[in-house]
Amino acid sequence: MRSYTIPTSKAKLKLLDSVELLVSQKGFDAVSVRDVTQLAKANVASVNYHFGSRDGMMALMISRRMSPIHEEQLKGLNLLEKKRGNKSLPLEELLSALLGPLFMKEHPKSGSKPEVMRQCVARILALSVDALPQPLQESGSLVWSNYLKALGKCLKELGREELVWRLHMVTGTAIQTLVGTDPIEAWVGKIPGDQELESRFSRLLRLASAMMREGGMIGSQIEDKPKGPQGTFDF
Amino acid sequence: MRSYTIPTSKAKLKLLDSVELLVSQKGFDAVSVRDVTQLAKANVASVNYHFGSRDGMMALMISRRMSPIHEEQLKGLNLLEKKRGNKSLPLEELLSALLGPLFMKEHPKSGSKPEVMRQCVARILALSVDALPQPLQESGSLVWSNYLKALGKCLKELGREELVWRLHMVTGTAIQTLVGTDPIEAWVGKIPGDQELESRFSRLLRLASAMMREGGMIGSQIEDKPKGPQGTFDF
DNA sequence: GTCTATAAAGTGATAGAC
DNA sequence: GTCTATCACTTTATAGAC
Repeated sequence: MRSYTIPTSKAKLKLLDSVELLVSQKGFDAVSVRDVTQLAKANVASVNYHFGSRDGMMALMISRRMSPIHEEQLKGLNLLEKKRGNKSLPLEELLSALLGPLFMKEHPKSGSKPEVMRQCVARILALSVDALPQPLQESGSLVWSNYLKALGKCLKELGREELVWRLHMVTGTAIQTLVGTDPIEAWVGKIPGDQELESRFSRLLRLASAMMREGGMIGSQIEDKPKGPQGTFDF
Repeated sequence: MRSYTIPTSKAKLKLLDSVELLVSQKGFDAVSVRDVTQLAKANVASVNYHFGSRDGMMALMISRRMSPIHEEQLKGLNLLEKKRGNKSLPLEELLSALLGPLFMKEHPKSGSKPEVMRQCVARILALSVDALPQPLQESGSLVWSNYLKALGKCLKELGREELVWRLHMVTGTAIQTLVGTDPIEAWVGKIPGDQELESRFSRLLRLASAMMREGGMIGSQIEDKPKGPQGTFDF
């Protein structure tokens, strides 16, 4: 595993933590340089001085949050393969190695709170590959190909297309787990266990496993087809 | 079922279709009034003339797309309950009634293409309740409470908290289905069946059912806990 | 490295002619 | 209803003093 050692200045860190907090709350497009510098109590020029541009700042924020996750995901898979040899790995352990790193509680070079990190990771997972910094595009590609290969071995009855789709769906459940139920609290009320990270992660593992394993096969669908609205609507 | 009859002008329609297309591509925050009027070949003032403000335009666009869906979801549930009486309804039929309307192919008062509609619905589903227009907040609340009640009857072993979470996760898989695999195409290559709507919807039903039904119970989790990165990272 | 001032372009909204 | 011109403000980025 690589380990970086280039130090990062306190001012840079504070800017990155600030932009991460704001992005976690409002999304990438709704955060301005001025929002960030104001929160970080820095001057407006500091962003361009330290990162070159707004985009440079965003890219660095995304990278520092996501690249340790990719590293952990790859390391975890390697560990499993060394331990178990070339045999088919248990589905639950594969999913745990893939999804666990998304819920990191600490990050050596960041002062962001865990819940801010999670919201931010959720927003990053929802981005298109093209929107990611180049190095992340490459490590992400490795993560997908390696896990697809490993999952293919333990779910032999699924074709590659179905496998990709199911993993895509698992990503969707991971995002919802990271985001939590706050966005729908007005509809469903306060959910007691919402904050407890362990139960949220174990639920994600349960549901993701069920989806990957018990998702049925192509051809087993219901007869009912999606129906459009019957009436006439206006607004 | 209510049926609206107030006519909407051609110019308004074109603006709504334009903003929907742009939002589906770039997200709500990245679309400006000028982007919209340029695409619609209208003048900049038309948005404020027709909708009062940018927010008014967004709210109307969201409402015209989402309110027929909510109506269909409620109507579908009522139909099931009338057909089956007060008994517990089959899970697959419930999920079909809930998720089917998200995949409407046509809309009487919109020229948007189905794939644009789907991308837009996905973005709306990812919004927080507070960001929705007031009428949608109310109809959405009805959808959630009614389906939670019906699902609770056919999945009696699950508590309300677990039920809410699983439905929240199902929303995540629905979003991913609506979005499709384009955002990760650079990682997984072109997925052949991606465009065929029927197979996508039936897959969603299969996986959502598996998740709701076979998601295991609290306490059945794996021992492995999420691990943070071990090394030191920098950037 | 920090900070102010300012440039250059873009933003939502409005007044008023047609 | 349409359209131009314009206002007041915000945006990113940069130049240059300290």
